[in-house]
Amino acid sequence: MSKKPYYITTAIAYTSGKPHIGNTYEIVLADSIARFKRQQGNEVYFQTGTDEHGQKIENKAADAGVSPKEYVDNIAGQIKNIWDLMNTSYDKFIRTTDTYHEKQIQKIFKKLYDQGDIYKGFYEGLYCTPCESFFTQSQLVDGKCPDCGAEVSPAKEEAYFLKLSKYTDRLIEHINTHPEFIQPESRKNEMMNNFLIPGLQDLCVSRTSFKWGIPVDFDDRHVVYVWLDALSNYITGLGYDVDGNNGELYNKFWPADLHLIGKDILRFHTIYWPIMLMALDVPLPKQVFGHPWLLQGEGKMSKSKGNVLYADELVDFFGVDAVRYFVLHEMPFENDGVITWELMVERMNSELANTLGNLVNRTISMSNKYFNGVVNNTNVNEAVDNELVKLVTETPAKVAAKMDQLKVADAISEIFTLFKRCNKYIDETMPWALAKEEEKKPRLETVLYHLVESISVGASLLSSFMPETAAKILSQLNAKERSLEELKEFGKYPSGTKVTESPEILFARLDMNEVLQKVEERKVVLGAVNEVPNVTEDTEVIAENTTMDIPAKEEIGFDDFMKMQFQVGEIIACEEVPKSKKLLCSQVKIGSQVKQIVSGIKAYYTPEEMVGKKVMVLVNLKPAKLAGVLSEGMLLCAEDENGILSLMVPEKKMPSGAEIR
RNA sequence: CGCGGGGUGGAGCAGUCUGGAAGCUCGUCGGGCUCAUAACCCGAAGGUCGUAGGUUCAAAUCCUGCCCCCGCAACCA
Repeated sequence: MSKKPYYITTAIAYTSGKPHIGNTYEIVLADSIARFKRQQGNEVYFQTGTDEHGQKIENKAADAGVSPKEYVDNIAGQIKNIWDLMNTSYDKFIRTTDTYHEKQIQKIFKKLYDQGDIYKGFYEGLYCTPCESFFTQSQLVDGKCPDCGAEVSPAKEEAYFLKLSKYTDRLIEHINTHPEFIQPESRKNEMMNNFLIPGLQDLCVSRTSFKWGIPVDFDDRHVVYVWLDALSNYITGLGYDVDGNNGELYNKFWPADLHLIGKDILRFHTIYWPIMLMALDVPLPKQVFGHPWLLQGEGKMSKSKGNVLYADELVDFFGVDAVRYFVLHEMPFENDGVITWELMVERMNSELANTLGNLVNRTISMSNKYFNGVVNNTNVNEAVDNELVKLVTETPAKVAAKMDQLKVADAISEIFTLFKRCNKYIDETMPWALAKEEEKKPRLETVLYHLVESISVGASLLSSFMPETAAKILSQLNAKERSLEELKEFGKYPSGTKVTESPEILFARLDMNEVLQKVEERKVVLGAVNEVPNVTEDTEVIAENTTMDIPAKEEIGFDDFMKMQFQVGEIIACEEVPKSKKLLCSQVKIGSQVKQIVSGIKAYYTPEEMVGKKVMVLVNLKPAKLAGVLSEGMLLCAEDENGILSLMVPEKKMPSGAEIR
């Protein structure tokens, strides 16, 4: 019987920086699905990799003073290391800078052009010549380029477009007839209502504003749009060839069974990608799952807050399998999951150490104590056993059912239900009491056999999610990992097997306070990277000692400076701007006149606090509307690395209207 | 009326599509046990299921209004 092929992919990681735990979640999730499918008897091909082109990378490389290729080589290496650290069993790691990939992309682009699905048109927008970039009206700062401050001008640029509109109806039809295509289903409606039903605009699929991309071979001023480049990895990685000389892997594994991606890029995978495939006359993937995000507890992860969690750091604290357990178990199916240090310590202690680790440990200890480690099935069964056997026997199917729905967290919970049931069984049967009476020894042997068999089943099931732990448990029990098929029947653990004499602690309990203290120390270290030495733990002191640099602006003449009129203003009234999140609207008395000024400082000052303050005001700024409210000047603030704002106030008492220069 | 997510015992969540005894993990309290990693097992307390109305024999679940929180977007002048 030939094995059923199963092709699973993750999104390829963008090589702009080190991946954090949220990115790592995806590969671990994919890995657990891939491993489970293998255990079910499928022939699995699991592909991941890196997306390495684009302007952002070109810029970052320039900042770092290296070539883009050097830059992505480094980051791709880091990403691969983390994927390996997490013990993920991918079969293929594709990089979009791989030669075969680049070559196919050029051929794909050419083919679509030749058949008229890609056509040459014009991209219109506001253009900044020094930066060679287009901006939208809303990106401009003072009507000028947000990067360099130069004038922008309306411009037209030659560009290639993909005819999305041509395929919209076919795609809608496909989505409607394949309800499983987009998962979770709520996302399907989002795609339909927001994009497909209103109609699609043709997609600009080339760029001339930067060079770090795959050149369009028949028009080398253009490089291929990164998404067209990146999405194609799913077929080029299998050896797809536009001319029909497809590789064996492609013939065997395409169409993909599952594209696993973050919910933020669902649009690309369920609209642009299917349309590209339709245009290439290639079958569509069977399912795209937009998984939720893993969030860090204290608000969103951000580097400036120093609360970004990285896989390798967590592994240092907890070990690989514990981290795999956290990310898989804390992630609900549809909503974003939250991860905090407190939560991880709690899970570590309560579930991994107490429920699982202790169960294995006490079972092996008893086998050694009572029977020198030999586990015999004497078949002295009692009624209490039935419930345990029933639950253990049913668990594999329950896990499989959850996995079919991609509910990985629920699948793991099923396995832990099994382990908890084992702990209960020990209390029900009281082996230590049986051990006291010689004639009950056969019964005691059966009880221990039941336990060892049950744990073997649980460990086998666990192998997809926590491979190292599963292997450790099985090795301590001297048992083999079983396939799903072999788990259907209770009692396959060979009677008479000897378990290890010295069970190793699987997960050591952690002290919450110790962990939190270490985390704090680490934060201080991270926060102190740019600082003068002699750091204390007092954050106030740190703030004062800290220096920060911002990008240098162009030198200006004294005349330029004198064009700006700064005065002291007194805030006489202040209120929140309705419907805005960040804005306060102040009435500012400057000499004898009163100006209305809107500022984005609601997060840092209350309207009450504002009133009465004397602040520094740029008076002759051209009035503009913010959130529909007129603003006739600007209150000046200092801003730190975390975006925290502080109003500038005169150091001595000054009258309202006093000039500042 | 910008888009979306959410408000369920002290904490974190499931349950809502397909109405029909309010569930899980942690924490707290009490008990049991001693094989084990101060672990394990049992029990209890604790919830007007955000709020106001409606439909129904029956609403956390369906309908309507309102309040609050969180992302994104926006216009941080």
